[in-house]
Amino acid sequence: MAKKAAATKPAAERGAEHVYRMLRQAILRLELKPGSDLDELEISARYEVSRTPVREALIRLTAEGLVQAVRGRGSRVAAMNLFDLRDFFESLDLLQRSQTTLAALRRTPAQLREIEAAAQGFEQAAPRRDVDALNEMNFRFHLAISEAAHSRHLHHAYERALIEGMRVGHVSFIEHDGSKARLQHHLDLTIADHREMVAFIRDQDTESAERVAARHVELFRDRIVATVLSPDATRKMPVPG
Amino acid sequence: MAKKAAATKPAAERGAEHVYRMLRQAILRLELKPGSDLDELEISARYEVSRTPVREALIRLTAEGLVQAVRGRGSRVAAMNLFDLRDFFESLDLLQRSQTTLAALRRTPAQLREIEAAAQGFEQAAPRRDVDALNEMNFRFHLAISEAAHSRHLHHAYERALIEGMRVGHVSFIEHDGSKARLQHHLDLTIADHREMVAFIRDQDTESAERVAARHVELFRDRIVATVLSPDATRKMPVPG
DNA sequence: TTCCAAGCGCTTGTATACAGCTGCGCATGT
DNA sequence: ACATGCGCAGCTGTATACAAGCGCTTGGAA
Repeated sequence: MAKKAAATKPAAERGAEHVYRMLRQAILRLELKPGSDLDELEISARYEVSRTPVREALIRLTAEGLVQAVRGRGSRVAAMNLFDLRDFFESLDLLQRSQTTLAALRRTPAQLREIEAAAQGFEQAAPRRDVDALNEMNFRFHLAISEAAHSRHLHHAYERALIEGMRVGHVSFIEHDGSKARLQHHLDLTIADHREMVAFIRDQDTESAERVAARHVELFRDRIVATVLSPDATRKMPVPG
Repeated sequence: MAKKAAATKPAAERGAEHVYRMLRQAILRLELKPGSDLDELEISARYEVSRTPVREALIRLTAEGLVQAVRGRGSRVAAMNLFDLRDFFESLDLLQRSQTTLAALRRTPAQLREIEAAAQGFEQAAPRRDVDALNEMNFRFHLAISEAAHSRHLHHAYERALIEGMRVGHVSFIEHDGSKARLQHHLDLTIADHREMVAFIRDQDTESAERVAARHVELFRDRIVATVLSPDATRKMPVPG
């Protein structure tokens, strides 16, 4: 007998795990803004569970760095300040180069297929220009590469960097929203990089894989710099006087 | 008025935080053996708290990789298998070289003093041959260096690697227990490395700092290899027949 | 003898009640 | 007018009660 109807959800979709996933997604999509307060009661009401699973989710998110807890005064979404950007890109560069290189060295045929599938997923999401889907697929692509590197410690660190990268990436995607042409250009460059990575990982060309991995981080960095430091709209406004 | 006597402990020494620290310490010292079960009730009885703070501690430790949770069947101390050793040293090498180099580049005078103090602490613990203290001081030394690198993401990854290193290191220290001469030799080499690191970080000699950092990992690796693969005691036993 | 299954007990997962802390505001006194 | 302290409200931190899942054991049948 297959679970009594849809009365009770599949267990993984219920309780602490569910709250954790929903909160995490909301944080990564910037629906919950960096620095905003997280009220346990409010969250437990929203997801129709008690405070216990909510607390478990918050503790996990805190340990992962997405949430900051203040003793006796609850939790808030981890802030995103500009000072962290430098070391974010620094870490991403080191880890992405390492993991992509190791993936080229050690990937199994099955892992190569996973990587190719993730790359496909990204390319299929591109025409829709769905920001959330693109971020998610990009994340999966690089995570698939990282898994092929067979380095659990670096994998974990890289995963954290990629997660933070989703928040950073969101900012630029949102900004790009107005200029479809420039967004499309970036997507084209990104897809080209991804294809090269897949090819070099397939051919086990470690040096070329590392080179593209590094260039790919630069592409990301350039996009952020262009977005954050782009001439703002007020520049064209005439001022009185 | 200063807190009503010692009736109530200093808040940080009580509840979830306390349980977390005690469990963590016990795991790192291998007092709780890798793979052993962690019964929530038993732990709550031992530290005289309810299950709630125990669960919080376990969730945090799980997120940090020191504990593994099986859905519906509780938690156990994370296993230490030989397959993880390769990627452990791989990660440690990459991260230690990175962080030590960056520390040489960016350390402030105050951070240099912290590093020197930690190095001193290690040297003072050496004559006592106190395994736990040595592990702890070694951890603090490298963590102080990492903080001086001003790279929060890499710092977190390196901290995880160092924590795992404490467990790995314990194995070799315990094994060395019988042979004081060899332990002393290793301590001498370790202290020499530490002194060089401090000097190069002080002089902001990044290349030399990286070189010593790499050599220091090799020293550690050699010690583990020598311990784990050392000719075992049964080799000398006569067999019947 | 072996395999299956239902019941039982132990452990985890969740809800809820309660206690304690924190920060704010108001009142009171200087 | 400003400082200080008391009280209150709201939240977090902890304890406890309750529900549900899993494995083990025991009984029965092939």
